[in-house]
Amino acid sequence: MRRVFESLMNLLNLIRDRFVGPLKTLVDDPAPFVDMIRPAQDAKFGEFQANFAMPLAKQLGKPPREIAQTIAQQLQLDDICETPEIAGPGFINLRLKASFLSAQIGRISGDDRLGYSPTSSRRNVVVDFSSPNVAKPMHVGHLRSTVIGDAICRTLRFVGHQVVSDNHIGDWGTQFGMIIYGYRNFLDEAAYAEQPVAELARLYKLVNQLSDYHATKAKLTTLQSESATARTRLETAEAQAKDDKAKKQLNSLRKDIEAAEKAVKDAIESIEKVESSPTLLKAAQAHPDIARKARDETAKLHSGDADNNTLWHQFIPPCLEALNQVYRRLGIKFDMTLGESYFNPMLPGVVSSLQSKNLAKLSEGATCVFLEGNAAPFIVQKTDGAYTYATTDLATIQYRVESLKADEVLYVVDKRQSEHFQQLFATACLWGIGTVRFQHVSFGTVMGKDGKPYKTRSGDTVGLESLLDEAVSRARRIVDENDDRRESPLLTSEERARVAEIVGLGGIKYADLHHSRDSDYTFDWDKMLATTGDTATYMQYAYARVCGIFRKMQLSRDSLQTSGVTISVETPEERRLAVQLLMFGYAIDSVLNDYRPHLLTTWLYDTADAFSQFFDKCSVQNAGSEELRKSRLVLCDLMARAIKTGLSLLGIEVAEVL
RNA sequence: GCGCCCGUAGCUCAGUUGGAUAGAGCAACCGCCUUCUAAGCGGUAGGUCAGUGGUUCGAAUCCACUCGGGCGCACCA
Repeated sequence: MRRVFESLMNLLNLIRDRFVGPLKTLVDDPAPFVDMIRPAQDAKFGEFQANFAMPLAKQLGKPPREIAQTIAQQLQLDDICETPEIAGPGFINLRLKASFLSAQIGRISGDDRLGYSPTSSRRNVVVDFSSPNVAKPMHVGHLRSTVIGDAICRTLRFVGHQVVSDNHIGDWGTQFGMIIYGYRNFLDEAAYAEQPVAELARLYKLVNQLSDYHATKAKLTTLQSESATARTRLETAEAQAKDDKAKKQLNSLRKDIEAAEKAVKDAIESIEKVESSPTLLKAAQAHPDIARKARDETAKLHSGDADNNTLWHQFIPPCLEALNQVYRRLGIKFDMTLGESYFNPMLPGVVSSLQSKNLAKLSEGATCVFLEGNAAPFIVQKTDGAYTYATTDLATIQYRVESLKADEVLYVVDKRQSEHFQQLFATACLWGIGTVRFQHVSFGTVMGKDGKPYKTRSGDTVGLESLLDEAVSRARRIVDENDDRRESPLLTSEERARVAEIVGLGGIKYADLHHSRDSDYTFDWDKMLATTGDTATYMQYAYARVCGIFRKMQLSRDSLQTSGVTISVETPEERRLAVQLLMFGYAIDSVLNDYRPHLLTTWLYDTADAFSQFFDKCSVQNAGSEELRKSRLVLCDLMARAIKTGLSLLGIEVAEVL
């Protein structure tokens, strides 16, 4: 019994442990076979199933059902499960005993952690996420990194790991040259005094647009001739196309044309944008070599120019404050915000160290690390002497390993940068950084309903703040509607605003987190704030319904007597809810196995779903006996804790009344 | 040209790394509020898992090829 108590944290592991002994009588290494014990695919098979008998049959040359039988006979599981059943070709099906469920629910009742005790194998994990560029407003693209990274940090901390969340902001890049140039040439002083960040963003955008204008204009005829060439090539190819191979080439040529023509169209559009505005055109003509001059400003900044550094120090604080405003609203905290600038002094040392170890060498004027299997080199210093983000990232790794003593470093970054990270990790290993575990926790692009990266109608990226405002105002409408429908509304205006914030932000975060992170995901307002289905609201609603039960019965959840109550798991709904609650530890462990928060959303949805059925079928107020009512109250309370805790690991809040 | 990823229901997505009859939400249709929040519950319908071949007791999952789509690829981060 003691054993059950200690290792219940992850119910599956508890069961797996019991198979080790019996399996050892048949094989030397039971580990791979133990892994083949899984949650059952279908409730009719019980809660767990063991799938190892079939592959083992081949290895041992015995019928699988016989092997299953042999193992089943040796199993000592009767404190947990009913007698194992052998089914189909040789599956072992396990069904949890009602007495076990009842006892375990009783044991963890009233516990916000649902019986999950902190790990004894604590790791020191640095999580690098969000990483916006300073002085460029955050947009929808930053949302995924921020939300996923935060969820991972929270879950790691919950399990008991030492976590350092680090916002590796872009505060040193080429955009600062543009801003400095803009500041010197186009500053609107009144606007800067009023809203410095907005004005800096405007300057950045302006300088960028003008640089672009000149570059595009210079490039336009080339683009046009490339487009024309592509068309000619297609026509000749079309005339000659005979076999399938040629046909395939035609297709790829057609795609080339499409791309070339789009490039021309985009170029013309961006030129038009400038030329259609007299002010912009005048500015463009007055600053013909704006791009080079902006680059010069960056170089001056990096080489220690006093004036530019003064400006930089002046720009940074309001920009950081603007970022923090967004993070505060999202409920996200960083342990440190060490931007690229922080690592600037270390960059020469990184390069010379790589050179001294014969890892980096000069190629076409740039200092590069060549890696096996990679066509492109990893450039650590450009021909003009400037360092790249590769260099910064290496310096950052060194800092995280040496100063932060990291065992593991996670990078929550767009999957399009996977080659960079593959090269970075490979270089770091060659460099001799030690036994740190690196992982690029990659994620896909946020798409619009049109299947293209999410943009506003005018083609701009969507600002993060307006996105949050939109979510909250949509949520407010729903909250208003719902509360107005009641005979006597339960919420004051201030409470409605608070609930709208919780529901709106929760909806946005949940929508993102419930997709597996690798895939691109389609941003859809109607879905994330729908009043039906698999949304944050569904869980929040389930939570509020529990609160409603206690409110109606004039009981307080805080003073609920949870110990000494016998938990009933007689009805299918009670049973399912109990099983779900006990699977919490497994869900948490699955999330951290490969940093996939969506496995937690799945568990949350299943749990809320189990509760909804329970709510429908198992009345608390009208339970047949006082004993049963107590049992159900404890289940309700535990389910509310489960939802609150689970959502909190995703950075999502709950409300007593919805 | 080289490399990586993807293709599952009308739509949006899962599918626990090779297991039993491929699942959920939305949309559609049918039912359920005098009892704890109907933002809910129950049910029906919906599939050539892009295609072909292979590996084996067993494949959406692994391998090969084909078709279709996306994304990277020396001095931007």
